[in-house]
Amino acid sequence: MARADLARQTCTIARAVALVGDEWTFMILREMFLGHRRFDEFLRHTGASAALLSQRLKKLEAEGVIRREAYSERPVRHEYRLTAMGRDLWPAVIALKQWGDRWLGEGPAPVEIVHKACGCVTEPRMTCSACGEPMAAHDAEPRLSDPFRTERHATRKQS
Amino acid sequence: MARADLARQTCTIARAVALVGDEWTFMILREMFLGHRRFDEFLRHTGASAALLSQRLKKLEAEGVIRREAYSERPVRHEYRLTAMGRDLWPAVIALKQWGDRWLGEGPAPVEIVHKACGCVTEPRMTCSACGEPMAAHDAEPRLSDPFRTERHATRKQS
DNA sequence: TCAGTCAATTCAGATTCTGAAGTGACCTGC
DNA sequence: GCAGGTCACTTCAGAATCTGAATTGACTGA
Repeated sequence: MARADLARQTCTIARAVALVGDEWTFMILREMFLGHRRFDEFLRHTGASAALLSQRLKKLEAEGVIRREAYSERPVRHEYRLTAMGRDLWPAVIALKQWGDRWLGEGPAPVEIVHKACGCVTEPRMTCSACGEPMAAHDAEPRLSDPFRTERHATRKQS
Repeated sequence: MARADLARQTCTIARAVALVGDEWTFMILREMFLGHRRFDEFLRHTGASAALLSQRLKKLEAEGVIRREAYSERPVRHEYRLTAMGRDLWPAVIALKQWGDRWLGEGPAPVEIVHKACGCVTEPRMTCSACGEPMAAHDAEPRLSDPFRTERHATRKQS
């Protein structure tokens, strides 16, 4: 199955992954959450090639994750900003950062997050929306919806 | 810059992305969090080709994200399990799922998460570790460490 | 006028991925 | 005792994607 076909699956993880689940898209999102907006800033800080960057920005714009806005006429110059949909990817990027800090970093984290509301440096974490307790993999039991389970079993053997 | 060079950056997001930030790795992690462990289950449910799957599993094992364990001698058969490091990726996968459910799904979510401790269906969310409030992009102010800031500025123009 | 900025595009060569076929060690049923 | 199946892969050619470097075009600023 080709990568692009993930977008047509029922599973919303697969769809999300098809859209934003690649190396350079995460790098672009990181830069955007650090406050950058311009093509050449992405170019410098992500390390992606110009061709790839251009292509990814087009894709993200087409899917509604970012918005392209003119910040100058003459010459026409655009910058890229996250839409509400894009900003909502913050937890995904932060989750990767937390994991990287914990398992791949040495010394202090290169980026700290300050929670504006309380003023503290925070280690954002996943909590249960019902009881508010922090959650990890072993606290969670996934429950497949009936149509999804059926679909998955149907994909048994396709010879 | 090649994809592989991301692993050598100071930024822990870049390192995390170099290791697990690609389409098929997320698909494999999804399956593992759904409880699957075997090569052919991954093959069927992720849609990845056998060659790619084999290569990714090797990489994840080499980096300590998963562990390969014999579940039968004669014939020797292995299964793959998440290590503590791997299980700790749960928030990242769940963050993508939540985003996919919100922005890309139609109808009810294909997978629900039950919080074992409280028994409720939950919508896991990012909260501040200091004050416990839910957090989103606009509540967060990233603060770069001095060495990291210096490193980033050094990468201005490399002609 | 000349260098520089910014947002790209183009293109050849390198890398990676796909899909299909094959392998080898076993098991199961007849 | 052997055909067919399972499981965990490997191999390989052709397709797709990515990289790095050069180039473009519309400007600005000195």
